[in-house]
Amino acid sequence: MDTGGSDGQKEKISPKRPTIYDLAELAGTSPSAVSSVLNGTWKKRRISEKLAKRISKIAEEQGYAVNIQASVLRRVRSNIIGMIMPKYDNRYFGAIAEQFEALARARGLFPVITCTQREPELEFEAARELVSYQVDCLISTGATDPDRISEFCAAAGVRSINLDLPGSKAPSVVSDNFAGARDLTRLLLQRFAAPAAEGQPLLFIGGRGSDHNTAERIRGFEAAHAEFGIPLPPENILPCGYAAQKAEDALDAFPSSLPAGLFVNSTITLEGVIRWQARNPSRAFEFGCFDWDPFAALLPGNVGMVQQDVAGMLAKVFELTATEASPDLNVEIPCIIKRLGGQG
Amino acid sequence: MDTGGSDGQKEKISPKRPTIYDLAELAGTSPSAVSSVLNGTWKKRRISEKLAKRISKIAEEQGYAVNIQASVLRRVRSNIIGMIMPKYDNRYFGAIAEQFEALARARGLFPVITCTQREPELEFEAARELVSYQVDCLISTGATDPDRISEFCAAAGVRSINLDLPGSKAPSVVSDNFAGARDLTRLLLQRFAAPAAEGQPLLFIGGRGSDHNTAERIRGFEAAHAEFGIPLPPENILPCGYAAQKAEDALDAFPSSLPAGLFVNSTITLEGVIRWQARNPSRAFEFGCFDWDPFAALLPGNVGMVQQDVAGMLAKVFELTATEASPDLNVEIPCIIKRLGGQG
DNA sequence: CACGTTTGCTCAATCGATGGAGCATGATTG
DNA sequence: CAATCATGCTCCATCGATTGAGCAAACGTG
Repeated sequence: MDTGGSDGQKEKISPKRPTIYDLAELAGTSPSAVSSVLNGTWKKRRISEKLAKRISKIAEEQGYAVNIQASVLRRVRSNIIGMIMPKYDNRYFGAIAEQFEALARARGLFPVITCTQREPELEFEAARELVSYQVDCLISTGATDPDRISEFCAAAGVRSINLDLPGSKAPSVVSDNFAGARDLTRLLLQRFAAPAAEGQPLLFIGGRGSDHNTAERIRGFEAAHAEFGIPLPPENILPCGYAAQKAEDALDAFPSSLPAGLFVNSTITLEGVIRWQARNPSRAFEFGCFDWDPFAALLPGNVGMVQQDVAGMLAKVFELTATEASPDLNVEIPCIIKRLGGQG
Repeated sequence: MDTGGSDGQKEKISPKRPTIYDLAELAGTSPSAVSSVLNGTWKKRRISEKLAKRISKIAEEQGYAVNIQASVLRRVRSNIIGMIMPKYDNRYFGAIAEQFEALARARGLFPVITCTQREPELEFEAARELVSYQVDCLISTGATDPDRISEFCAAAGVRSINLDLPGSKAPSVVSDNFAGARDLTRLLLQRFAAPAAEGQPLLFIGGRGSDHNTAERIRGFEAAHAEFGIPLPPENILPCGYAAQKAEDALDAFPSSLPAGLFVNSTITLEGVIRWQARNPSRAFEFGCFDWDPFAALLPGNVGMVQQDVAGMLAKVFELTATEASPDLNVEIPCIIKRLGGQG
């Protein structure tokens, strides 16, 4: 009864996705045989190569795709690895997302990333959701409250690892923020070692004083000033938040005249700084930035950028997923410092 | 017997996640009651408010999180929405990812994004994987072969939508590349309408000649030249690929002297152009770029950028997920043109 | 007080894949 | 030729949540 409009020749006309039961019927065999052929355990289960080939062919023809929900439900491990990430709007997080996916796939894991907008409640909800998805392991990137997530994961029997921001209830992998900030501050201070600006302190801008990374970077910033014997007044440290607008407002509100050198704590903060500079072209300054961006690297006045070693951090993270590491473990990965042209 | 190290008081000591069966036992009720309370159907199923509260309390105490695999397996719709995305390394794709997640969540859907590195095979594999995850709908962003994916989805009974690059087998939402490119070209040509450069054609660089968006942009580029009555030699169109290195190489190989104005087809191409410029400081030019980046907007010589209306495109995409749109539908969303300072 | 109706819950089949246990064959050995 | 073993499969319980069907008790009505 070819009443026209039949599509394809070998395809079943069924609108639903074929299951192993459908394939078993088509192949005149049992669902278990089909299952074992399609998941690669057929040799162990002593299925003949002949049958395996026949089943594979039919599966191909039917456009079969395993139902992962059913598969995961039955299996002990899900092979799903989850990551929560605050934002996608800069190169650092973009690189983490991309490389995380690639590394997970290379290990036969299915990566699921979810973006939490730096909102603590969304973060926790996302963690709960990923646990609902039966992730074998959850990576919390830049979480505001990593310990809450780690505790929840521990209770659910899910391994967790902190990335970028450390916590005390799960192993952590972070950049060596202290050394990176110290080196960048040194670079800036060297620029001003000679002429008029000699001995003047820099201005630190951006980030949250309460967050570990910002605190560490401030520590490095202070250490370099101490090395150079330059006194650092407390008002020169402005952890005004990450958003670009916050930085603009903070610079507007800065009481005295601006220092000749700025330590900018993130690329997003740098956006605000540069916008402020555009509004105040008379106030010349040079800057360095903790974080890397290819276009920001080309901005005039940029003396240097600190690039975090994403590949190194993720390699360590995946190493930790495979071992039973202590929650106290805190791995610090050195940053890469990019010396730039500055004024020239 | 407080032998130290016991954790919590009400928490079960069980290392496994509690199921509705565990909760039912603790509450002295049936799994069905627990299920209906936790998924919100308890009123319809005439469970008393008293029992509902008791169950909710116990679930809370036990840190219960539903097993989505089991839930989806049983349900007709999964409420999972998938997206494949070529890269995360620029603001455009970052914005798409972020807003896609936010919009999906706002609709009670679970978003899963996967990054395919512009590799056709990875793209198809990712699509198959997402179908395995029972996505209700799959969005292909910037796919090199969207029709292959659409066909696979159709066979699996999964709705699909193309974003950014159009296809013929599923409804598509793309930027109005022609108009955007024409407007940007006009902007550039106006810059050169007066002095020495008058009547000189621009150079188009970046993208793939085979891809729809690049073709449309070239069409807009040509249309603006025609409007201005400026002849455009074919060698002034260089769709050398997207990668930064390709652009550098193409500029190195450019036979005659470089035009005074460049139409750069993406921010990633612009990276190569700017690196080339740094190597060849004597060759001055101005440029416009199809795509937006906050730091690139601040580069000297940047005359204007075309920002794609991500919010507008995604709003349309979600509108389409809710309706049964024709595969021939091709929605074009106007771009936002950002006029910049240029040389000044 | 017999009979319908509402309330509040439980039973059990089901979704699709998995894998331990087991059952026919046919081949090998003493 | 019986006993043993390897080969090539199939059977079926299981994972956890969902939901139509159904049951008992309480309540209402003439």
